[in-house]
Amino acid sequence: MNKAEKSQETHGKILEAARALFADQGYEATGVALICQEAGVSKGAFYHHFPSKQAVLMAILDEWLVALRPGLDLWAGSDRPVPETLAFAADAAGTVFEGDPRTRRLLLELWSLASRDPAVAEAARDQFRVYAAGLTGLLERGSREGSLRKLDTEAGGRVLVSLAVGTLLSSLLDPSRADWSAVLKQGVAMLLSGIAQER
Amino acid sequence: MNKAEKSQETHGKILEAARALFADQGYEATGVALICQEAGVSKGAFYHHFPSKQAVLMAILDEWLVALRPGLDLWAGSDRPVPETLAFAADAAGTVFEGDPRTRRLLLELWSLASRDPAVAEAARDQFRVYAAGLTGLLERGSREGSLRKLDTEAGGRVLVSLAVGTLLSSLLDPSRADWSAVLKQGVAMLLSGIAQER
DNA sequence: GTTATGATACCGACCGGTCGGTATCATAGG
DNA sequence: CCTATGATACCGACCGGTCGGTATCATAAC
Repeated sequence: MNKAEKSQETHGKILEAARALFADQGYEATGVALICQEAGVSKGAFYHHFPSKQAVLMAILDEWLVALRPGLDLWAGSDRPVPETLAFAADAAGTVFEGDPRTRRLLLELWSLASRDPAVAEAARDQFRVYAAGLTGLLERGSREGSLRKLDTEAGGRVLVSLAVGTLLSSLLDPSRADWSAVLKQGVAMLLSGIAQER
Repeated sequence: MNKAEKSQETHGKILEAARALFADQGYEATGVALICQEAGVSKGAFYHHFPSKQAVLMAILDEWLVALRPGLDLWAGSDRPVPETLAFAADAAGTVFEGDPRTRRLLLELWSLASRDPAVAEAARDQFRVYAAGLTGLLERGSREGSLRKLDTEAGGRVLVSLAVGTLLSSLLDPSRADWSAVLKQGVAMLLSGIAQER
């Protein structure tokens, strides 16, 4: 094996181990020593490849951000009627709640870190904005095409993102209480049709 | 000063110092030693009054939960039309976004802790349920009185809470980007009237 | 009224352990 | 030979929590 290849493999092993451990125990609770042990790598190697523990976290975040785009394009680029697309997106997002809760917990811890650390905040913000922008675009299309009322699409995008992350948060704090993926779907449905009785 | 009074004052000073420091630096980042120093109290006194650092956090939470009820009764007990009450509640909740961001950050860290620690989770869950139950009750009244359509009021309460906490989360991660209190108001308004164009 | 007694409140040095990070050296690939 | 890579020993700071001891005060016996 080439020396460069070996190096890259070490790099990857660290990332992989960190991903698993962060998800399992959280970022703060996971020590660098444990990451090294799990990756089968020395501490020296760790600090050769990453300047700090936080740098590893940021690298993982970047991967997420990249991995996130295609799934987003799926419904942002859809040409079905917007209300239908929104319902579909809510459905797709709902599957997150059936996935690994460890990832969701890490996400939550990440947001908590972000509220104190500007560097992490920037990364987290990017994710939010990507989603909000995608949804705003969708709302604009609906507004143009007449399938949606005239509305503040900027705010609308943010409302949708907030609803989604709020539901995610709720699902973490009260996992057994309700079917949160259904709650999200309900929320979008209510948002579409309105809950007030017309007079 | 009485001995009992003195004791209670010490108790209070610890709580007060912890509140401020937790808000400032976060729970994990705040050491017991610092709390004691800021409270002008010895470490012995600290552990005389509280069995652990976490116990202090829980005490603070309990205070919040108690302080929260009256504000909730304000709109839960209102006899105005439900849509109007909801809009009012959104307005009232919006003031949170203009308040001290440190408290909101602590709230976020708390939720993060809750997702890993069952004891903290229980306390956080209680707060969520209080709100969700209050809103569900409100939706039921609206449904009964005819100001709202027939809807799943349980899910509706959760949707509203999720929207609120999601907006709060967004406001922490992207403070300068938007007027988040307006976003929340918009969200409730959209929920009431619906965003889909009727055919 | 005074003193003995026991409980409560409090003090602060100290503990074992963990942390992220660094300095130093070995070695193998180029 | 020499540099990229990685292994090991180690650092100082800090952590939550403990513990032996003391000061203070309410109560009750005398």
